[in-house]
Amino acid sequence: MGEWGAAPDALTYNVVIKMCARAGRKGLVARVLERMLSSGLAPCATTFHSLVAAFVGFGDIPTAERIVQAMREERKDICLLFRAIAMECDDVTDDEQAAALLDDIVAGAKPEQGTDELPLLPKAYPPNARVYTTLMKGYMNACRVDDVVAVLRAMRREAETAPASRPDHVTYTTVISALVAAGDMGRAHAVLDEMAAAGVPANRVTYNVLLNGYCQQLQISKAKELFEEMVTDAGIQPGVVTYNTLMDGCVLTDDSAGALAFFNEMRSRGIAPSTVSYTTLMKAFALSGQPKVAHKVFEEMERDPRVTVDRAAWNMLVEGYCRLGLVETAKQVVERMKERGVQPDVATYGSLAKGIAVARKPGEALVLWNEVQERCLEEADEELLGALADVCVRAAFFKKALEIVACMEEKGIAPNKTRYRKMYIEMHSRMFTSKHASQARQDRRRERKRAAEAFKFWLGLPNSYYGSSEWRVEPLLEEGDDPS
DNA sequence: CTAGGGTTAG
Repeated sequence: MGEWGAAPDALTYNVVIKMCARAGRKGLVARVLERMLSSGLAPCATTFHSLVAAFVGFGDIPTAERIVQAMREERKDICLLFRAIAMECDDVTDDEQAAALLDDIVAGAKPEQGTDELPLLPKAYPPNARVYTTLMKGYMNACRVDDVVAVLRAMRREAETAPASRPDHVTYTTVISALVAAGDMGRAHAVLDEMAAAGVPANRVTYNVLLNGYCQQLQISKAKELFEEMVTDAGIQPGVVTYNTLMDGCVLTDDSAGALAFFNEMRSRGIAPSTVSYTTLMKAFALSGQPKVAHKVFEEMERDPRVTVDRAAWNMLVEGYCRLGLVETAKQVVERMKERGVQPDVATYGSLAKGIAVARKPGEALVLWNEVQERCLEEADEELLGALADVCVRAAFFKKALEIVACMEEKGIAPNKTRYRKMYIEMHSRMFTSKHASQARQDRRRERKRAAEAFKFWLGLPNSYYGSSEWRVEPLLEEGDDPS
């Protein structure tokens, strides 16, 4: 920076902390403060907030807690702590160049061996509500609801002597989010009352979080009640997120008409629909078996200059057609999507897999499985792999089925063996000996039988279960060969 | 992505 005659200030370092955090460089984050102090700069409150946020972002709650605790003790020798943290961290980076750049920015903070005394802070930095709320977020991400609530209680207590610790509207909203995520709407709503009692006004986001909770719990009437209370009693204007949330709540209760009503109400209030609004409305029609209406929404979305059609919108279009087993139309959509430079992802392939299952086109599953292996095997999830495996088992493509379930098990996803056992046994009743078959066909059958035996072994069905009877699986296939 | 704790969709 010196090259341009601009000296870094505290804000610069705060940004550097964030950069290191985003690059996943734990150890480097821990060295920034030392570098900052040795260059004679005083950190600000946000510096420490950024440091705590960085470790919360890494999911390293114990370290975040250590920092907050040191702040509470008003320690000025906090560099000692950060050096210890830096020693514990082994930075691994894929991108050497980016790593070098960051190292260069934080340069001078390299572990200088046999070192001198560490710089002290010019003053203490006791934690404020932001710092505590960031720590709360860490607990929330780790599903530690009780700890989230405990921090709120501790903050209220501490605020009696340290006003900066007083929980504000964001703190309370975070607590409500954690309770909502845990499905505890009773306690979540009680926190809204607690806010009012504490004289901390709830805002639109607070209400959005609660509305979302009721919607997720399928308590749409409760959501509508709260919405009314929000607008009429609290005088808070709903926003686009509010409406998107309510629309999704309708979708979750199979009420596509309700979703459309909210969409129109939003527009009549002069609130511009967002990409999410359009996608959610598409979802309403896609899930209620009206892919053509969903497509109309998609086209309207394309015409609206305020929004951009994104992958989620394309995926919803694909999903609508796939639900009805209209695989050909769905594939055309995917082609157009690719032409527009939007690459399919696990969601796209998941929908296609489901569509293939509905349409009973097992041959398509093999093509799809190949594409998934090429393009997104890493991200493939239970829904996608499960649907593909189902299709293959149902079609007696045991070799492919084994490949897919092996892939699932590698990812730690448990395939539904119970269902496959049921399917297998049910199919066996349809497998008969075929007496008139060519040599080539008999050879192929032997091949398939081996695959079936392997699959049976994987299922844990006894080998003697069906004795040594010859049986055939051809009737389950298109005329011809086993593509697997 | 936009410095800075909280919300919606494959």
